[in-house]
Amino acid sequence: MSDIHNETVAPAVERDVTDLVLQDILTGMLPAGTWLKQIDLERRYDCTRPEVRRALDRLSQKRLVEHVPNRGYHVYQPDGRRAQEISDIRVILETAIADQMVANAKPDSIETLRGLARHFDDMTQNGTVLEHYEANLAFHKELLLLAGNQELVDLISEIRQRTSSAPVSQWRTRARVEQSAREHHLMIDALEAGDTAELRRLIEAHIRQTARLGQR
Amino acid sequence: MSDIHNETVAPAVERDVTDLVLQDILTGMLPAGTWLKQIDLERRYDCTRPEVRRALDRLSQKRLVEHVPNRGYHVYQPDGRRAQEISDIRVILETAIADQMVANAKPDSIETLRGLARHFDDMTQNGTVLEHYEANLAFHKELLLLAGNQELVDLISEIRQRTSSAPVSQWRTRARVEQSAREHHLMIDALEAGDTAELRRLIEAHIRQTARLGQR
DNA sequence: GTAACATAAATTGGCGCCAATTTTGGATAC
DNA sequence: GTATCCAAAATTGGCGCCAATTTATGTTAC
Repeated sequence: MSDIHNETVAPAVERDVTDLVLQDILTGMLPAGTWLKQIDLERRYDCTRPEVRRALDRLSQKRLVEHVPNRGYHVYQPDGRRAQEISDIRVILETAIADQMVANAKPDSIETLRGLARHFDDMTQNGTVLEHYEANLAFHKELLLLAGNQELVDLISEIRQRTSSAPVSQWRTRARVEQSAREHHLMIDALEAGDTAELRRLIEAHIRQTARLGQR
Repeated sequence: MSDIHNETVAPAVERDVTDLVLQDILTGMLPAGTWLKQIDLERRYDCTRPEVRRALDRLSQKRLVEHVPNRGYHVYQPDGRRAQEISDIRVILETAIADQMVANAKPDSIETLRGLARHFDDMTQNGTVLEHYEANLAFHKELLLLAGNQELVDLISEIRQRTSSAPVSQWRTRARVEQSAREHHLMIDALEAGDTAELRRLIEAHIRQTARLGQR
């Protein structure tokens, strides 16, 4: 059992180990297939074994890591079928609420979204992988919140994490990143114009484009 | 901290403590608001404290129980907003795949479903609360599997658990149970007839009827 | 009777420890 | 060189223990 670099990552006070490990998985610091040794994670995140165990158990419940009894945990390999199925689910959900998003899009909401889209643009130019990724999440979350179903927002946020819809695989080329950025603005345009059909089309295209590239 | 009866429930070999606690929550043995004392659960399920803790942590991650630091865990109170939102999500998902269910409904699938619907009828007459509940789940799972998206089946199964869509609240009257049974058969009829619109209507009505009664 | 306080009892939270299991490295044989 | 075996080292898994915190109970004052 080998594999990971033992860099100590300073624990942020408000984020527990689960979040830290998850972040490192999603940013590619802990690539697919990596064995996550408990004693290494203790050092990496400067925490205790019970904390590591809890984090790993939680991540295994989310099927981001796999537990192999007596051997440990490793990061799941990307699964094309899963990614595809989850994209399908996201398409279903996010297009189904397009009409509610349009109905609830007030000028201040539009303004907030524009700000977040610009922030994404900015992070594309100047940000770290993580900042970029989180800017994307922030934009999409704000968009989804328009529909007024908190459980749905949480659910989508949750299932996004289940696949390699992550920075290391999501945006392979500059062109793709820039297209995503344009699509964000186009979604806002459709919202503003009250064009539900166009919004649906954009959302679906956005998700499927990302999903296709998420396959390895 | 008080509240639960200390009956020892024989642990089934293949089900871990998480499942056992979940089962007791869903069947009403551990009602909403109940404080789940670790030492009581140890005795109840004849297991060790670490196992209890893991189970409780998992259930808290699923938001079925709430963790209050230094005080313990208690079963969440039903939340009408959550139940409603989750039903909305289920309607979106399950009606979206109606066409795929219809497309994939082969005669042997129909036959299997009829068997499961009859089994539900039988459990209505003769079964325990849990058997009845599981017969319902079995029927719906088989139906959903027709769509060919395993992640979606798993997801729906998972989100159903998040609310009081459980035996103690789902079926309050005999009439309601019997209507559910009829609806199961009608869904199969719609499948067999290839009537996607009717299937959608039935699914939506079925979910919403259940959700309405799930509120307290 | 209620409110405040102190103490004992009960419970949670987390750590250390060690048995069980796996991995690694070295020695030996071919 | 490869294959096999064995012992040492490393790691996982789970238990026991106890400090920290909360709850319950009893006493005192009003």
